[in-house]
Amino acid sequence: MSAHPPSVFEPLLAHSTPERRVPGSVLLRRGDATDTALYLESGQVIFGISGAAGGHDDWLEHQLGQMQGPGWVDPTAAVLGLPAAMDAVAQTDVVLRQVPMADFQAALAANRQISISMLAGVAQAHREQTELAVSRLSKGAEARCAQWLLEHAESNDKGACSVQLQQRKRLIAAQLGIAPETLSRVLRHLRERSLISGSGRMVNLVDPGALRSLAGV
Amino acid sequence: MSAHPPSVFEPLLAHSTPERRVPGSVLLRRGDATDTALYLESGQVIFGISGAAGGHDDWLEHQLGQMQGPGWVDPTAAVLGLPAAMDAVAQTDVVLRQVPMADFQAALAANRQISISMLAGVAQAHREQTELAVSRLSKGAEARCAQWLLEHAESNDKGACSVQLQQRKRLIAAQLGIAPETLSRVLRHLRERSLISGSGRMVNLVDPGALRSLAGV
DNA sequence: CCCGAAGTTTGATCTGTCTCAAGGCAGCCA
DNA sequence: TGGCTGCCTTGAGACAGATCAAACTTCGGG
Repeated sequence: MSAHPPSVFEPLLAHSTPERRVPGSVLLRRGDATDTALYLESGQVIFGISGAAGGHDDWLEHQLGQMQGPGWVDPTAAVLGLPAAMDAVAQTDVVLRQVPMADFQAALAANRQISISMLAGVAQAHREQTELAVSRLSKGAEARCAQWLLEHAESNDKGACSVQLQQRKRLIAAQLGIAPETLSRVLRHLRERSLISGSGRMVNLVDPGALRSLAGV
Repeated sequence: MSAHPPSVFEPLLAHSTPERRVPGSVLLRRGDATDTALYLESGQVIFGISGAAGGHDDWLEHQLGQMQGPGWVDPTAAVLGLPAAMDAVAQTDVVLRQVPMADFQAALAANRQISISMLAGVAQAHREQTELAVSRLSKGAEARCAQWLLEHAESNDKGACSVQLQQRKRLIAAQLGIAPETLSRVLRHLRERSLISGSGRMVNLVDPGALRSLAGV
């Protein structure tokens, strides 16, 4: 998340021990008291809110963001001393470190580089969340889906774009803030209109231009 | 927004001239290039996105947040050097100041107090936006409306709670992320169930307990 | 005191998305 | 190879909220 080399935070992290977690682990639950600042050294975690049952599910009903290590997990909680704002779930293997709040706050006050890096990180996260909110408010499911495809497409040798779905569709749907069934239907519809093709976990973007205008870039 | 006395930023603001704007003025439009950092000295501004027509309307279709001076307007834009993330509209008389980006960035890098205050401000804004997103995702119109009433209620001498609606209902609806008609219907429904009473711009909270449980506090 | 413009309420209808319930498909372990 | 177990897809139906159109308030100005 932060564009800085991780070295800025190294002194702060030196005292902590790395902890490993497997995909699906719940790192944070909305409302949890914050007594340590959580640093994600590597791996990917997704944020969101889980369904009514606070069960130990490994996926979130609505996704509100995601991050890639290295970076701080929910820095607003650590900076403001508030409880966790959202649930956080590991999506890959992750390794994280916990820094006592006192150390964290002290470092923030003492070290200019640290506070500036944190500022950049939080600003970036805030910006991403805003973009997400805007896109959910102003676009329908189809538009968001088209946008997702464009953002995840990789150009082939022949100039043909395509996406390899690496996650369960259920997760992609959560990312888009729609029900899995709706995602299915949207993809079918796009396929019927020949904007995309392919089956299984492979999607070819037949008509990127049309997708782009659909997404309302 | 920032909990600090405005004095921390005074040296930065000293060179700028205060500008006044009347309610309804558009301060920022999503996508605007950021060439100055915008500081709100006093007054209230609301953030959101306007309808498809980028017209010069004085209200926003969907509200994404609000702030009260003093504080920075859309600090992520200034910190990251990105275009404005949302529209911003003055809701009251406001006075604001513009600081050249170069000065702003320099101050950020040079002055520890400033970067820490900015961090707190951005974190706070991020947190508020998260709360908003969570509440919109997990609650229906009625629940959000009940919550709004509770948050804006003032206890009377007799222990009776009531709200004096000071804004146009249209604006309240936008704040709740619903259509004005829906707000009307929700209020009627609550009145029919005797959870609230009163007419015109006055609303009495007859049964705060029921409202609270409705809001799913 | 009446008029007109803007805000609000109401009813009818529409639409997009979720939910529920089957069915189809794919991978995996015996 | 055969079944088992999840995932994915499909269809039918339900529902919240948006939209449209019209009647109804409110309120300031002549």
